[in-house]
Amino acid sequence: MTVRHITSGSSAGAVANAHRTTDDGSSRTLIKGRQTKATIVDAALGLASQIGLEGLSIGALAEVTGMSKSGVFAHFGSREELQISVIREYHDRFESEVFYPALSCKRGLPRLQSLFDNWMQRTSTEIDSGCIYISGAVEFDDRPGLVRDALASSVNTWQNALQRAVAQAQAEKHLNAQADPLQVAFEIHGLILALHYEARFLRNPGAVDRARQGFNTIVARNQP
Amino acid sequence: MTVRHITSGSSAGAVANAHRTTDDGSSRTLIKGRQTKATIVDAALGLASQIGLEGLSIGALAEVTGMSKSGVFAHFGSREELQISVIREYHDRFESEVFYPALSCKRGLPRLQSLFDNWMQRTSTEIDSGCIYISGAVEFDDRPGLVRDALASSVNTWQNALQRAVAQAQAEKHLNAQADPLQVAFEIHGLILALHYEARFLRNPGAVDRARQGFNTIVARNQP
DNA sequence: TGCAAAATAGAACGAGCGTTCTATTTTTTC
DNA sequence: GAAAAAATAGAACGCTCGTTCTATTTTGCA
Repeated sequence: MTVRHITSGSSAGAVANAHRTTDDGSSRTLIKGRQTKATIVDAALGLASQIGLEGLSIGALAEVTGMSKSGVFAHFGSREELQISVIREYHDRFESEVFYPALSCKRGLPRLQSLFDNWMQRTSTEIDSGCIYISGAVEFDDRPGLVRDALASSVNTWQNALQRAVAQAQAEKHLNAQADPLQVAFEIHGLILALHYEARFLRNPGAVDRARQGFNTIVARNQP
Repeated sequence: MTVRHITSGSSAGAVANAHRTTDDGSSRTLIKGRQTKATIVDAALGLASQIGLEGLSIGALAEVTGMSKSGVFAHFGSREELQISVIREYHDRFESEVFYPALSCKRGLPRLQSLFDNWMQRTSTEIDSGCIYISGAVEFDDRPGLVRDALASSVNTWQNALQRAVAQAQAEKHLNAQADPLQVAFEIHGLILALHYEARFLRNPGAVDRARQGFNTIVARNQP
């Protein structure tokens, strides 16, 4: 069986884009533009992580990258499209830092444990930089549109992967078959959110240990 | 023993305010201004709940209340002071909806259960309106200043109250004495955060039930 | 090397922001 | 009811924002 991508794979096409932006998909065209765009998106992700997707401004981005506002703008055609590009980039990095490495662990509890460890590792880093899955949820929970859709889609993809890992741990008889994977995933999600909240906002040390202990308790309770 | 206020009681004085704003504290002065200010703060809390403390704009507030921008502004002297007023108002409401009612329940597990029930009740309402303790944490986790301080202070006050309730439940031998109140409070906080995230942002029904079940599990696990 | 296409710069726009200043109206006090 | 104090309005400010338009430079390909 080939490696299954956690993305739903439907990122292509989407909506016809009236505004003519720099080439985005087809790979046989000019490369300079793509390089620059990647640089911009990288800087934008750094900025958005700290001050949020809504705080992201094209002017600040131009200053950081040493370009003109219109030069930056032309790569996206709208601020909305810039934000969506940032979300896609974050999705890819999350995938390659949290999801893929866990695939090398044995299906079942080992893989679930690895997913959690990687997620914790990433969240620990984000105590300094911020997490746009968390800040974005707050910024767009009441604002319909393409940005919200992209964000929710990415989060859902990851949640499904996590729930699948729990179910697999049950199938491998590493976890009690009576447990509800949705409930377990919900509680794990809560631990990560509490960690982010208490460590990043309240600056409480020890939050990392508490999240870890919470996970251990969940696993222990659902032992077969 | 008199009722102990959950606030640390140090809200008075604070910082000398150079700008002359509408009278705030001394109660023997004009009343019209205070009424209007209360109306504005009420509207501001409604607005901030939906679009966040940072999204709060004096122009929008003036439109909602039917006043002029400068008329609204004069009551606070700065946008920052307006945001702090909103936080204070939220603190008071949270206190009177979640904390005080629970005091009528017996000390120990009944009171802890009541605190959680009231908190859940409030959070369920906030699935529609939003919670500024959650959105504010994301908006100000990297932005030092008086607003962040006021927010963190309020949240800490509430967390302390929750931890105290857990400790009391242990003292009353309703919960295992070995449990760490900080750990229990952390996990409960995670449940509320996950509820808010999944219900408000992802629009997942059933999140309320999962938070409840999570709480029941925590209580059951820590039975003496 | 030359030419078309793409990338970038620069200036300008209209709008909204918080804030300030100066009247004017309303409210309280004597 | 008059005087003082407070509340409110209205216009204007400097700033930043996303976006548009028009040149100009850079790039990739024949």
